[in-house]
Amino acid sequence: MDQNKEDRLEGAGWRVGNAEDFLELTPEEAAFVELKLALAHFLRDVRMQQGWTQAQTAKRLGSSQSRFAKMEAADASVSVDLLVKSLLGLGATREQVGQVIARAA
Amino acid sequence: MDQNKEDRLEGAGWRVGNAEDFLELTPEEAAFVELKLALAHFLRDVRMQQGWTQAQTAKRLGSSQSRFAKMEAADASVSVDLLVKSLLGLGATREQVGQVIARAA
DNA sequence: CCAGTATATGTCCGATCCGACATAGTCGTC
DNA sequence: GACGACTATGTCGGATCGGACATATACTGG
Repeated sequence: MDQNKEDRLEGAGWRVGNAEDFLELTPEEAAFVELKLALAHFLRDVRMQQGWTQAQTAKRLGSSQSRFAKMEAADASVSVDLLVKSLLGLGATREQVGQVIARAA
Repeated sequence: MDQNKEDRLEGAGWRVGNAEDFLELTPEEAAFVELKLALAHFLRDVRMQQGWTQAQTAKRLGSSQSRFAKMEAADASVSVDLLVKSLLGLGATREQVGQVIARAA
């Protein structure tokens, strides 16, 4: 979000922040959820890149459509383990996973 | 391990391989355990860098010496979640974690 | 040797995770 | 606006994880 938009929103009575502020997370907790979100987003990218549905992809991984949806949503009930295993299972490399975590991509 | 040593060992009746061969892991499984080992190793590095004991470090993280030992050993009972959370809790950055995973460090 | 300190290993049980199912919402096409 | 294909959300039972404790092993200085 650019600065102008922030200003306009705040001027209109909104407070602009992030998950950290709103949920009062510690910096580590915030970093952790951001990291999870990055993996989840990448998982969606990988799937879409192949033109697959959630159901297809889940099956390929030995999971279910509902769980896969939660993975892509970075639901609280999905672990980083599951995200990483799923990405590797879909053919992503360790390097790619690392880059996504490091924010580089 | 360098090639010479491998040859000598194999000549002496040893088979040289890795966890993947021995435990018959799929490539993804192997990549996953290597990734875990890299994080565990980095965790030890971070701790030693500060000159802390396992007990001290564990306490700082709200955990126990025994569990921390298992973390450093990449024990089967520790998740990537725990490793990542612990690293972030000790002050490592998302970037560093990503680099370790990507093998860069 | 022994005491003290550090690290490793085994086990328990409460907490969390995950696959599965059901169901609800979304979007395009006819 | 009904249908079909896709995605999101709620819940449950079995599986795995994690902090704690006990105990074992490793190393060091006296």
